[in-house]
Amino acid sequence: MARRTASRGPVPTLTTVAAVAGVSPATVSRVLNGSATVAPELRTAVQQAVDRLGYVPNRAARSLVTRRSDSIALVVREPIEFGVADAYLSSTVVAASQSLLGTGFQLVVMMAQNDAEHAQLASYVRSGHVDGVLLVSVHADDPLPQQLARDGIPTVLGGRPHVPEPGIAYVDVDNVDGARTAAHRLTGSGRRRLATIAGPPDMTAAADRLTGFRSGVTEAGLALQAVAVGDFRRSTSEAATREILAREPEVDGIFAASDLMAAAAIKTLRAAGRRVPDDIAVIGFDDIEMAEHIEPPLTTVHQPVAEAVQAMARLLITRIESGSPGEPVVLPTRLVIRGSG
Amino acid sequence: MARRTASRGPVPTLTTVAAVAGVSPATVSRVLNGSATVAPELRTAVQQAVDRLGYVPNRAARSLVTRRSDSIALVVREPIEFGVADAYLSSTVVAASQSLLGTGFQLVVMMAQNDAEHAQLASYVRSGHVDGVLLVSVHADDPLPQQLARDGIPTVLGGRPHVPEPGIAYVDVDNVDGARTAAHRLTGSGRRRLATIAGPPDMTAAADRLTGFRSGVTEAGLALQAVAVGDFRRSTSEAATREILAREPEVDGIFAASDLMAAAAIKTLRAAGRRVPDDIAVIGFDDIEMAEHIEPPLTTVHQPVAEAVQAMARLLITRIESGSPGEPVVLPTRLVIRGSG
DNA sequence: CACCCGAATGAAAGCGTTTTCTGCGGCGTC
DNA sequence: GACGCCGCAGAAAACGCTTTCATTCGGGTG
Repeated sequence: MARRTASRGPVPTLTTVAAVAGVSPATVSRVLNGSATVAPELRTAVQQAVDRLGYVPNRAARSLVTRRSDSIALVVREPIEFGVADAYLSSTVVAASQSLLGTGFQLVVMMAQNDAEHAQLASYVRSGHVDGVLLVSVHADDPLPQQLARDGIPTVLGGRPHVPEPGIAYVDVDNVDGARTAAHRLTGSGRRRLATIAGPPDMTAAADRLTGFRSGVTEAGLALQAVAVGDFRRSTSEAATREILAREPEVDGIFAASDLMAAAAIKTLRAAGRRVPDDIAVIGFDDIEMAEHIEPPLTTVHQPVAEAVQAMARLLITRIESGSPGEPVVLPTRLVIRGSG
Repeated sequence: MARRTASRGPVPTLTTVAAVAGVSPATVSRVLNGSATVAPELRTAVQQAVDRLGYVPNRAARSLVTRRSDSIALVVREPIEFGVADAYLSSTVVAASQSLLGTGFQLVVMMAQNDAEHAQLASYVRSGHVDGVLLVSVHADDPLPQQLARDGIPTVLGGRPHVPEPGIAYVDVDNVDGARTAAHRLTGSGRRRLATIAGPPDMTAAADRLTGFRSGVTEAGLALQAVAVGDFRRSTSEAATREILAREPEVDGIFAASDLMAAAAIKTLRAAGRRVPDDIAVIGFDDIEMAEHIEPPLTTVHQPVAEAVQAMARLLITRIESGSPGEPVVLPTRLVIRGSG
């Protein structure tokens, strides 16, 4: 019921609180930080003073001495076209913010577009301004993970890195298994001439999906007829689809490594006079919100983005607070069967 | 070419730099902050020392004395179901992060789900931990804007507030005009029995869209047949649509105050045996990415989210740096005609 | 030629915390 | 009944930076 919102006057400081409570600043600090060695009556006196003054500790001053910022960075190493919200990255941001609620950590979101910005971002993050880093969408040639590891900045990667860095934990989804399941779905429903639109080969998720799909196809005693390469986004998928049609006109099943690419593929196939799924089945990967709403609704491999980000946050916080590196986490994927395949 | 990434040893401090450059810490500080009163040769000496050591100023120490955090908060006062990325809020986050690139400000993202979290968030933001606040998705009963104004925290609202607070600038899109245009589109294509699925009445965007639609209908000499109320999200829209069908079975045109609601309405209409747009035209609002991909593609009022957030950021930074309150900004909307109406 | 003023630099204070260190008082132990 | 601990609270230093203040030059002016 201490509804006295210190409306006016200078912002109260720890010393103010100490004076009001009749104790030393040190004691106030101890109470605030939960030290056990303070007498109950002093403790409540301090609490009351804090409430009455509406005191909030100065973060900068605290950071200066503790050498912790109580904030973690969500770093997105991926150019995002301005104005176009990439569904995957967007839900990552939302999930990250949710995961940090109540942990006492701030979420600082950083995205870089060009090299200069990347450099700036790297320097910022490496210089200890954040207690840890959640790093998503890492390409093969990205030096940041290694740099962070060398600098001793706790880091958790979203997605398996190309070369596993001992100090860096990661959270991944089971891309191989998901793609394999997609292959089984296609072969199981009688499709025989299969192709795939792969993602950028410098991302492990793309490579894993290709691997998984290929092995699923092989397990069914078939051969993968065509592989076209896209970049996970919509734009490149149209050309990739046409390339597949040209190389393998008889194709009756396509696995696209992302929903965005799958959606574009369906559009392209229809424009080319093919019916989906009657003539050609299409399966995507990600299960973004849109998947449910396109025509036909997209059969796709569901990726637990929110859970993955949550796991990343947990891993990172453990790492920050205990120092233990932590084990990689791989979350299961699952096939969501809708209309397209 | 100063590729010497101070790999080991203690983190250099301003004093270290001063020693290396052979000047006083004060001079280093002056150089770093661009003070004019320092001799060119000392300036370059300092620059070289900074480069060589890979020195990065300690933000906390600087904040402590300047009383600025160089960070701004993006506050989202809206419960978001975990795991479901609301497209509008997501692109807001992305756009905000982009807008702040290169401005020297950090983006701190804060979302609160329940009352306790809201209180925590308010206390955090009000206690001067950020230099300014971008506040989106504000309901009528939200006390935060007034509190921030009283506390003197620079704030820019996304969306027109219910009661215009003199100290608080806002950026809005022209909801009234957009909805009116939607009405004209419907009446112009011969629809005569019109209904709308409105948004939550405690948000001005929803109220404005209802006002605009109603006046557009009236201008065409017609009367609005039915108003059902949703909450901008998908879930409530199905019931709202059924309510409209029950109240006005002859309805031939529906304006939904959000794309999410429009999409659900289309699904519900089809399930009820109505053809869209043949029997009933449906127009949405927002133009989220999904709009393009549902069946039929959604005719909708485009809302320039990224531009709006950009304008908010600009306004806020001006406010922070110059102190001038700034004028509200209202961005135009435009009708995007696709298949649904 | 002396004086004064201004420009440029260094010295030092201070921002609000945490944390070590010191001191004090009460308890248990012999 | 005296001594030594131990637990608790306060004093004070330190964190890394900015900024006022003081100092020292050099140069222009009376």
